Amino acid sequence: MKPETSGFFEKVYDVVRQIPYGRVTSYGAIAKYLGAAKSARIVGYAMNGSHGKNVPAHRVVNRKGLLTGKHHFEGTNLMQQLLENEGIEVIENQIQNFEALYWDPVKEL
DNA sequence: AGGTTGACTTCCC
DNA sequence: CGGGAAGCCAACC
Repeated sequence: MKPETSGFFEKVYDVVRQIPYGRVTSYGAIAKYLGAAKSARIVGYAMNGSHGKNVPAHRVVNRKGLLTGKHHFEGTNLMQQLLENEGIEVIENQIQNFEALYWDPVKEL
């Protein structure tokens, strides 16, 4: 295996893959875990390349638990369906009980 | 080599 | 308390 693109993207993918089942996290948390807390947007940008990868991008939401990136998925509610499939309740693109489902890589890892 | 974008975050009014 | 604007860093063109 060889480094594909810049390491940042791969790192983001790696962290997202480590998200436990039925849990969610935020872009800022991942960015912070990578040492770039201010690069939250970069994490979202990295998810742009998550297509075709083994990255559960649907488990990554913004700081408010809102499915901001759901618009980037194929369907309109595909992201929500995936989350509900894991037992996460999502209403109006808003994850219910988000605080309880929140998974912080810096804290958990 | 430089400028723009972006699935965010946070401060300010 | 609510909305708006700026900031941030890395990748892409």
